[in-house]
Amino acid sequence: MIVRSTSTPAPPSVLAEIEIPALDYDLEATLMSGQAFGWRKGDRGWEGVIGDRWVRLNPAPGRIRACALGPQSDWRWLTHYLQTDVRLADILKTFPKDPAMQESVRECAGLRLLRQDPWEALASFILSSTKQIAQIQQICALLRDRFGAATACGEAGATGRAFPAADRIAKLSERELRDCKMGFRAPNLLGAARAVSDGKLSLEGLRERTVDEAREALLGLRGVGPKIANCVLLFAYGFPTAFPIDVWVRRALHELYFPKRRPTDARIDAFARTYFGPNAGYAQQYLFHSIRRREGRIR
DNA sequence: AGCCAGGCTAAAT
DNA sequence: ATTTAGCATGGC
Repeated sequence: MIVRSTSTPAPPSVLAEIEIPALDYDLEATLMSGQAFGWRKGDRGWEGVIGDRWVRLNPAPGRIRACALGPQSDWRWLTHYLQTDVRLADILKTFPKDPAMQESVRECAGLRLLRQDPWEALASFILSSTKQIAQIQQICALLRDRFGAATACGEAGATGRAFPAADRIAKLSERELRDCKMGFRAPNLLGAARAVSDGKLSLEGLRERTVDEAREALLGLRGVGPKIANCVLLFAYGFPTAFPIDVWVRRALHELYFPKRRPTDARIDAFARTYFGPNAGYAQQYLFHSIRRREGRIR
C-alpha cells in the first residue's frame, strides 16, 4: 500500500484524450444555446466540469475531441452528457414539415440537447428567471467558485469547480446566496436545496415517473413554475415532449404561427402541446436558438 | 435613461 | 378566470 503524507499534493496525472464520433454536432451552438451555463471558451477549447470531472472539448470533423484527467477507461459519463449516440436525423424527421420549422432546422444544423444533472439543471433554471443568459452564467460561476468542490483540472495548479451539491447549498445563508447576485431568487434556490437535501424531493426518483408526475413534483417548489419545470424535464431528464415556453419561444411561436394577433397563453400552450410531435422539446430548442440568432443575441 | 432579460407569485380586476 | 405589480440585478 502506498502511503502519502496528507500535506503532499497528489502527483499531477496525465491528460487522457479521446475522439468521440459525432455526426451533425455543432458543439458551440449546443453548449451556448441556453441549456447549460457552465461552459467557458478557453484558449485551448471549451472547458467545463461535468459532475466532478473537469473536461475540455474541441470540435473536429465528424467527431469531438475531449481531454480529461487520466486515466479514463470509461467515457460514458461524457458521451451520456453530450448525447453523442443520439441520431439527430431521426429526431429531425419527426418535426413538423412547415417552412418555419424547416428554416430553423437549416439555420441551426447540428444543434443538440444535452443530458444534464437534475440538481444542477434545477438550480440553474431557478436562477434563470428574468435573467439574461450571460448573467445566469455569471451567477453559476460565482456559486461554483465559492461553494463548489475543487476538482483537479488540466492546467498545472489550476482547479475547476463542480456545481455545488444541494446539501452544500442547503447549509448556506440567504445572505451568502444573495452575494452571488441572484437577488430575489436566493430564497427559492435555498428552499429547493433544502427540499432535495432533506429528502422531501427525490430528484433521482423522478426518473422512474411519468413526465406529468415529475412536473407536478417540481412545481411544488417555490420559484418553479411551468417554464422552469419543463426546462428541467427536458434538459436533465430527457422527457422529449417537455416544451419550455420563455419570452423568446413565445415570440417565435407568435411570429411564425400566429402572425395576425397575439395569441393567449392558453392558445400557445395548446398549440405547443399538440403541434410539434414526439420530440417537441427538441423542436423548441431549434426555435429558441434560431430566433435568438436572427435577433443578433448570439455573439 | 429606460427597457428588457430562457418567470413566478400573490393581489387586483 | 384573467391580468398586473413586484421582485434584484445587469446588459444594451
